[in-house]
Order: sequence, then C-alpha cells, then structure tokens
Amino acid sequence: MDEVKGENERLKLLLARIAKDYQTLQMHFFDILQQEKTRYTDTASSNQPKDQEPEVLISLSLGITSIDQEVGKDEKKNSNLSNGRLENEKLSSTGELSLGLDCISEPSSTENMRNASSKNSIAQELKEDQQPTEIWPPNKLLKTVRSGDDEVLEQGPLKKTRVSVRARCDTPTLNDGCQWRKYGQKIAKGNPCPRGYYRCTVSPSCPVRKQVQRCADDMSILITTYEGTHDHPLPISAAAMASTTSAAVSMLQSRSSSSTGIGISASVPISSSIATNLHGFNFSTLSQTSRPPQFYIPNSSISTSNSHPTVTLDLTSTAPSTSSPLGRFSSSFSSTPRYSATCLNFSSSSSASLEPNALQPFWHGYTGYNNYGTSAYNQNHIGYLNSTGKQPALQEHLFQTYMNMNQNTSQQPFKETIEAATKAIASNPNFQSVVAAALTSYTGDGGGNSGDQNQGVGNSSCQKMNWDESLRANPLIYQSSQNGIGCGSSFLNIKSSSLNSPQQSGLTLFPTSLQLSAATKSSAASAASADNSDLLKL
DNA sequence: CGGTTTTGACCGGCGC
DNA sequence: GCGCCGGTCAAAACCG
Repeated sequence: MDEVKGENERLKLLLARIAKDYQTLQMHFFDILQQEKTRYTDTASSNQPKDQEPEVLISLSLGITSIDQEVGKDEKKNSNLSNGRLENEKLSSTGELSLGLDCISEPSSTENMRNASSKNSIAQELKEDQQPTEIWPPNKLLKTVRSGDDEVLEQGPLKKTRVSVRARCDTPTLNDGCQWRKYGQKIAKGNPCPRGYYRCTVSPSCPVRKQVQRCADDMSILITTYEGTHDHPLPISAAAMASTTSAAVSMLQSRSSSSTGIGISASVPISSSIATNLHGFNFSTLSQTSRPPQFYIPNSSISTSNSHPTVTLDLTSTAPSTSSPLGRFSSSFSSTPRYSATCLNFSSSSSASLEPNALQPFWHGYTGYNNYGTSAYNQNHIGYLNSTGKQPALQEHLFQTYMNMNQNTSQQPFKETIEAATKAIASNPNFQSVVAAALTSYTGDGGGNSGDQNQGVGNSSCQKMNWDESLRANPLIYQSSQNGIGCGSSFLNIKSSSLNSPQQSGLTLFPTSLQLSAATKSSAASAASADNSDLLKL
C-alpha cells in the first residue's frame, strides 16, 4: 500500500506537471486562436455560422489519448475552426483524463479557456475537489457566476428533471432492468404513435415513471423518458440506468444552476459515460452486436425551456463516430470495431495486469448465480427475466464470435494509458460518486449480502443460462427482455477476455465496480490491484 | 387469482 | 371561459 501510495503521489505530480504544461500550451493556443478567429469571422463566417457558435459540451467522459501537446494543439485548432464536437474530442485527446459532469463551452474567451483547461486538470480537480463544475452557456446567453449547488428544483416551478433516451430499438420498449407497469397510453400531438406511460412496480411507492414513444420521424427510434428516482434497491442493470439518469440529471442541474435559467436548448455533443452506460444496458441486444459498429457518441441535448428540464441522450446514430473521443477510445480499448461496443471498456489497470486466471474467483462468483433464487426479490426478478424461457443459440454464437474478436485483438499499446486512466478516474470525485451511486443502487442499503450481490447480476443479466459454462466459454452476461420484447440489456457485458489474455481487459464501468465488489467478497484480491485501491475504497 | 394491459374518463395547466 | 393537450385514474379485459 505504501508503494502504491507513493506511486500514486508520483503520478499525481506528473499529472499536475503535464496539466500545467497543457494549460500553458492551451493559453498560447487560444491566443493564436483568437487571432485566427478574427480573420475567420471576416472570411468564413457566412459559410459556417453554426460552427462558430460556441457549443456547450457536456462531458462525462473518460478521455484518454495522446499526451502529445502539439497534436492536441493542432486538433484544438481544427476543432475550433470546425465544430464543437471536435473540440470535445480535443479535450479528451490531450492525454488528460476526465470523468466528470463537466460542461464546457467552446472557449471563446479567456475565461472559458481557463475553465476548459482546468476542467481537464486532474491536479486542479483534486485541489478543488467537490467544487461544482463550471458550466458555460453559449455566448449568446447571459452568463452568470455559479452561486452554488442550486438545483433545478429551486429555479422556480420547474418539475422533475427528466432524462430522455433516444435509441434505435425494434421492440416496444427498452429493457432497462426495472419492472414497469403501463398505466396509460395517449396519442400525443404530432405523433401517430401512442405514448405509453409506465411506472416502476419494483416498489409500490416508487415514484419513477417513464414514457415510451416512437419517434414520429423514424419509427425505429424509441424515445424513453425517465422521471424520478427509485426508492428501492435495483437490479444491477436498473442501477446502471438509475445512475446514468441520475448523472444526467446532475449534469442538467449543474448546468442549469450555472445558467440564467432562461430557455436553453443547446446541442450537446456528449461524450459521456452516461451514454456509454446507456449503450451498455440498453443497446446491445444481440441483433445489435451483429450490426456494424454502433459505438458512437450520441448527440445529446439539455433543455430547460419547458417545465420539465430534460436531458436527452441521442443514441440513434447509425454511423460509427470517428470524431468522437469515445468512439476512438472504445475501438481502441475494446478492439471490437465490428461490433457494438456497448460498454465503455476502459480497462482497469488491475485487469490489464491480471494474471490470466486472476479473475477466476470472480467468475466463480458469477457461477454462483445458478443459486441466486433465494430471496423473494430475487425470485421476483428471475420470473421476470425468465419469462421468455429460452436462450437462443444464435445469441450464444454471436457472443462467442464477439468474444473471439475481442481475444484476437491486442490492447497492449494502451495498457499504460489504461493504467494511468484508471488511477485518474478512481481519484476523480465525480467518478467516485457515480460509482458509489451505482454501488449503492446495486447493494441497496450498502450492506447487502452476497445473495443480494449475486441476484443483482444474475437477475438482470441472465436467463436460463448455465452460468458456469457460459461464463467460461463466453463471459458475457446478457439479458433477454421481458416476454422476449424490449431491447436487451447487456450493460454487464464484461468482455472479460482477460480470462485468457492478460492484455485483454474489457471491464465496463459498472461491472468494474461490480467486479471489485464481487472480488472483495470472494476474497479474490486479484482484482484489487494497487491501481484499484481507490475504487476499493468506495 | 393476482398482476398487467387497455382504454375511456377525468383533471389541471396553458394559450387564446 | 373555452378548448387543447399532457398526464393520470380506474374499471374492464386480458393473461399466465
């Protein structure tokens, strides 16, 4: 532990130095940028007025790429001259690690610039710790200095914040791991498709509701809007959604609190773990895993223009995002360009450095899910999830193929960055809070027994599946949906090719937490490498 | 029989 | 005040 702490300190210093260098370069860059901008506004403003708009970027991302400052600089230049999304990419491609509910705007002022840089400074984040993330609305909007952690709810008669998810889904509803009861249906204006109203039935008093409606423009797009917070423990997949929506709400609230509160509907290219998680548990049905790459960074938006402030996560892109940091990130890490990287596979350094069998206890833990039907809650969900009663062989085959793809690709070049990323992530308070939220949701009162631990995964992730065999052969946990409908949830897609390859380590964000939890419980210190010490503290 | 879905009725907010 | 609309209620139907 001492060694680890010492190494941690050294890395922190290194990061701080890098961040400082980056800031210096960034300052220099923006000086140049300002000069160029003045020229561009004269020559090219009419051609790309939109590109010149300062876009508010919400980044809940694990950005990690080159540390080459000059490259980052160049990218920044390009991005500022092209669009804000690229700017976001730039921010994540400067070797810095960020996982926070950060909202930044394309820096068009030194003030923004400072915040943009500070946003990416781990060292600074460590110093500022819980300081609310600065959010910068477009220049058009009045800017106010954030006065605190004011919530949206405090801004007048605003109703509950909503999180809307747009996703391609062939099935009537997305399966998010929760139990829902339909209590109404309406034909909404401007959409021939009826809107379904659902409420969570896991707990009778649960206030969470969701609305499901097909997009009028594209029937293949399903718009699911969540509202409220669960008041009960959740299955792991539902916990992921809860955490995701919670984080999205936090983003909105954070953003809103720093804005003037006037109507805002900003396009928000979002490179977020939120989106990633949504991918993780909503959009990795097997049919999708066989599709072309769909790990794109969704366009998302935040709207506070109505009484229901809404975060919209648009996960409907069909083309692989080559400009998104996570897109690159994902294909880099998961090395599954042909398949939908439904989870953010930022590999933990622990798994990256694991011995081939290091995860065995973990997976043995999973095999324990064969016995998970011991609690009423558990059984309840088993029934729910077993409603289809079958596990198509095709799915298994696809996952096998999926796994093989993973195993045949090398991630070694990223190992070091992965390790660095893991440390930075683990030390990021925002990340910790998200993971803590997930764990809290997952473990309920936090003192859940191993049965609870197991049931969460087992329930949400598998049906009549021989876990022992399936996990060994193909440790992908996936979920069929209720009644065979609904987009499957596979946020637990643990591409744990690390079972066989120490270089492979596709552990998703939440599964990583899960793994740590499981590993801890099973006394498997395998996952508890030094680099995950911070996570373990959670 | 209990849980879920369907569907018309009802209610409140909002704009005109 | 009226109508529209989104959202909810609740009885009946449905389902396993």
